[in-house]
Amino acid sequence: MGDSVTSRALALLGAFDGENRSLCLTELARRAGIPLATAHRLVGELHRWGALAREPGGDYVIGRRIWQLGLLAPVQSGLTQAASPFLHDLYGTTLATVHLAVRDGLEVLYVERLAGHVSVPVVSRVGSRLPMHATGVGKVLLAYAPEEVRLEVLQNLTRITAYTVTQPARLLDQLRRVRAEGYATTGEEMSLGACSVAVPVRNGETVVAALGMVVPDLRRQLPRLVSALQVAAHGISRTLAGPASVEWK
Amino acid sequence: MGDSVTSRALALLGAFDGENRSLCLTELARRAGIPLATAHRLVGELHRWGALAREPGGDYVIGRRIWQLGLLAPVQSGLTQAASPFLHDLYGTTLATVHLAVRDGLEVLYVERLAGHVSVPVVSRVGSRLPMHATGVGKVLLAYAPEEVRLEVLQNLTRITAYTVTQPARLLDQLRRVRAEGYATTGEEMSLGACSVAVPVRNGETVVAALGMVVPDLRRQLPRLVSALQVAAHGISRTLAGPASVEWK
DNA sequence: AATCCTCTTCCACTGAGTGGAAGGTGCCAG
DNA sequence: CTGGCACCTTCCACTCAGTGGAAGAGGATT
Repeated sequence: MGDSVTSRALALLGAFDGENRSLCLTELARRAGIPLATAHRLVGELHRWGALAREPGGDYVIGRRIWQLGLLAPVQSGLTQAASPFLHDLYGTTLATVHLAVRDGLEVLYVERLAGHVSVPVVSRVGSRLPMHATGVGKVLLAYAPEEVRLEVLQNLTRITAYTVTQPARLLDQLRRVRAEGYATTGEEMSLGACSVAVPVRNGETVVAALGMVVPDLRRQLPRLVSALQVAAHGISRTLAGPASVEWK
Repeated sequence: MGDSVTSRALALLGAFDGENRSLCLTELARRAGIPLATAHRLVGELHRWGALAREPGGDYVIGRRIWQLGLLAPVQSGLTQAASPFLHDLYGTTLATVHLAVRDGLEVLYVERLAGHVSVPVVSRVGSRLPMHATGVGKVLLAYAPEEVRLEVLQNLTRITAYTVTQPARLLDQLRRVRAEGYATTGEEMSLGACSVAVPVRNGETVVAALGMVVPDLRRQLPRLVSALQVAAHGISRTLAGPASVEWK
């Protein structure tokens, strides 16, 4: 089961990550734990189909076909499309780095991100995952997550900066406040010099995503940012619930 | 060779497309041409790995893992990231639908797209393909494509609207002009009521993409649009060639 | 020219993958 | 309530697709 043909082929694809976007055959085989000769054949098939492409140097990279498939994923097609114009508006009015994220298991998965030419040190990248307890969007998603998820996350509050909240009781208290006030904040809990605000995005009753923003400092403008975020979040919710999601012919 | 385990698994993934973003097992098996029992097992593996996800109804959709992989593809990671801020600027100054596209075989592949809330009838979608001879970005990419590609495309100029250029000689003449003047235009050749302008995006010497724009009419503002496009295209080129592409920590 | 690296091809062996058939579930119509 | 239909799941004996060690080709470095 850990080494059926299929799972091996998938393991080869899984060998790629943010730090390793292009790999040679040997490396690919090593990372996937597959004999070279076997990897050679499988990689060949993946390449022929378009799941992998070759770079000038001969190294393999993820192919366009996978990229195209990815665009069909629900995260992409539903949520992102609905959110896109609102994110732009939001960016236009605030010029801060703007984020859309969903919960994936016990982590935050960044689905969309809009940043200017220069910006605050931001760790996230579209498609990357971060711990929930140290990010604005994470706190929002955690606040509305099922009880069991919350408990499990509280078990393991790893420290990231000096300001990361690592006491379960304190985080729990913050989450209560998030539900009461409708937004979450962080102050240098993920990376120094970066604060964030975030609000939930709903589809009907359920919270399906979080919309957040990273700024160098938020004392001054907090109310303004929160209301901008909430306007955008409502807009997205309305689009999601809206008339069968606008279909592009 | 058309039915190794691997190619069957890939065929299952390939069963999804823009019109069929969620499919039930039976349908999936039928489309991939695989016996139900076999499809059941393969789909199970794909699902366990995260390549497929299940919707509330039980139907399958492309999973987040594939989406994440797609983000690692070179189209996405290099080009799109470099282009993103310039596309926003461009959209901000012109408020027209803006496109970034590359050539994939004999077609145009739309890589990025920025549209306002309301817009001209535009056919493209990110990840979709269109014929090269009837789109602005297509003409640009065709003008700089290898000779053999150009010849093959010229063989088959399918008519789409009444204005589509279908005479090889005439298109060839337009392509010459594209190379001379540095931009391409279309007038309702793909869909009525939509005109477009496009310019090449270079990485060093070679044209790697095209940047385009769709507007209802371009007589008036052509020079302004072309120069806005060229500014953006130069910006992208500079970023691409730039200091080892800005790495996000 | 010797060493080391990665890639490619080959082929005899064998167990992983196959798929028809049977059974389960849930829905709708008569 | 009952039969029919459409979809999903499980089973298991057969066999052919997949395996991977080994050997050879290409290319870079010393």
